[in-house]
Amino acid sequence: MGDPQVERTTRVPTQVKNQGLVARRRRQIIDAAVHLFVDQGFHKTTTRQIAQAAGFSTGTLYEYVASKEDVLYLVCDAIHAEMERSIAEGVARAAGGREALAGVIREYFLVCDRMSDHILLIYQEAKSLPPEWRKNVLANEVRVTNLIQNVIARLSQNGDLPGLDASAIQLLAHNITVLGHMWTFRRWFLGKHYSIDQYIARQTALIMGDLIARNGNRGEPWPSK
Amino acid sequence: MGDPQVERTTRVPTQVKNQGLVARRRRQIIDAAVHLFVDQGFHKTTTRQIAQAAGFSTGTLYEYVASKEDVLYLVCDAIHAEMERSIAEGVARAAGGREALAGVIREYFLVCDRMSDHILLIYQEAKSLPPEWRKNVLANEVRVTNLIQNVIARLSQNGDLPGLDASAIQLLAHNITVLGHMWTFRRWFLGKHYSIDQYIARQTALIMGDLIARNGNRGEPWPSK
DNA sequence: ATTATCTATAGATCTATAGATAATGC
DNA sequence: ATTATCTATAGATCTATAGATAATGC
Repeated sequence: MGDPQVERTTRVPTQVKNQGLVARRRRQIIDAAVHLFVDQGFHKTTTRQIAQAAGFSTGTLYEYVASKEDVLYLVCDAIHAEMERSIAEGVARAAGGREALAGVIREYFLVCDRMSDHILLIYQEAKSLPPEWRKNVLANEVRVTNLIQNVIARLSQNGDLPGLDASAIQLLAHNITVLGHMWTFRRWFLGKHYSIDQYIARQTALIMGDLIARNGNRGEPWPSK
Repeated sequence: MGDPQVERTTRVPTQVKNQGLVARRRRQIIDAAVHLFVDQGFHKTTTRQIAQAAGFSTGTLYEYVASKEDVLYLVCDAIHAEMERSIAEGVARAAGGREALAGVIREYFLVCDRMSDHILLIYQEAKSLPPEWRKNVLANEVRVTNLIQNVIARLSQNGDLPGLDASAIQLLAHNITVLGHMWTFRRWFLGKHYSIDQYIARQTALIMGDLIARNGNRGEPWPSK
C-alpha cells in the first residue's frame, strides 16, 4: 500500500521526472486552484488563471497535469485528505465514555465550519469529474462517514447507546455527516440565527436527545454547551 | 400581488409581445433545458442544444431570454414551484394529530425521491446564477423549510410535541428538509441499503424517536412503516 | 544530454446578434 | 405593418500543444 498521499498523486500522470518537484508544483497548483474554484467555480476558471496564480506559465501547468479536470481532481482529493486528517485528529481528541459522541460531533462540526468553502466546492463540482475519479471522491465521502460511524458503533457495543441496530447506526452517521455539511450550504440562513457554537449545541441536543432519552435521562435537556 | 407564477416569469424580459406565447415557449425551453442540465450540467450545455431540444432556432431562443443564465433561472424557479406545489399538497393530505409530523415527513421525502435530479441540479448550479436571482432561489429554499416548520409549530402548540422551543422547531425543520435532500445526493450509497420506503421509516424513527421519547413513549421504537 | 520551463498559437468552440424571411392581422 | 422566426456569423474565448529556450548534471 505505502503512503496514501503518494498513491493519490501518482494517479495523475506527469511529464516531469523529479518526484519531489512534482509534489511541490502540484501543491502550488492546488493552492491556486482552490481559491479560484471557490470564487468563480470550475468552469469559469481558466487554465491561464490557474497557472498564473500558481506562479508559472500555462505550458508548465500542462507538464504536471494532462487536463483541467486533473486539476479539479487534485483539488477534491486534497480537500478530502485534509478533512480526514482533521476529523481523525478530532476523534482522537474527543473524550471517551458516554459523552464521546457529543465530543466527536463537536470536533467534526468545527472542521466543517473551518472548511465550509471546500465542502461546498465538492458538492458543486464533483459532477464535473471524469466518472472514474468521481467514484473516488464518493469513496472519500464514505470514509469520512465511517469515522463517525465507528465511534457510534463503539459506544453502542459498550452499552452507552441502547436501542440502535447496525442499520440505525449507519444512518445516524450519515445524518451527522450531512448536518455538518448543512452548516456550510445553509450558512447564509443559519448564520443569521446561530454562531457555530450555538449550532453545535442545538444540533447535539436534537441528535442526542433521542439516544439519551432512551438511555434514561428522559426530560433532561442536553447541556447547551 | 396577483398570480405568483406570472410574477415569476415576468422577471425575465422578452422581445415577444404575446404573453400566452411567451409562457408556452418558456415551458418548452424549461423542459428541454432541465434534461440537458441534469445530464451535462449547465456549463457544458450549449444554447444551440437548448434551442434544438426545445424545437426552434438559437435566434428564437434569444427572443424569449436575454442570456443563458436566464434559462438557468427559469429552470430553477420552475423546479421550486413544482416542489412547493407538491409539498403543500402532501401537507394537506397528511393526517392531523400526533402522527401529522410523520405523515408530512413521508410526503416530503416522497417528493424528494421523485425530484431527485432536480434537487441535485439546484445544489450544483445555483452558484452560477447572477446574485439577484440566486437570492431568489435561496428564498425559495426557505419557503419549503417553512412549510415543514409550520406543521411542527402547529403540533407543538397543541402540546403534541413538548420540549421544543421556537429555535429547536426551526432547526428541526431545516434538518428534515436537508435529510430529504440527502436521499438525493447520497442515493448512490443509501440506495444500496434502503428502498425509499425503508429510508422514510428509518429516518422517521430517528427524527421522531427524540420527540416521542420525551412525550412519554420511552423505549418504544417508532413503528417501522 | 537531460530536464524543466516558456512563448506563441492552432484549432475548436460558444454566445449573442444583425439582418433576412415568413406569418398574421388590418 | 407588425410580430415571430430563422440563417449566418462576428467576436471573443479557452484548452492544449509544438517548438524554442534556459538550467542542470555528466
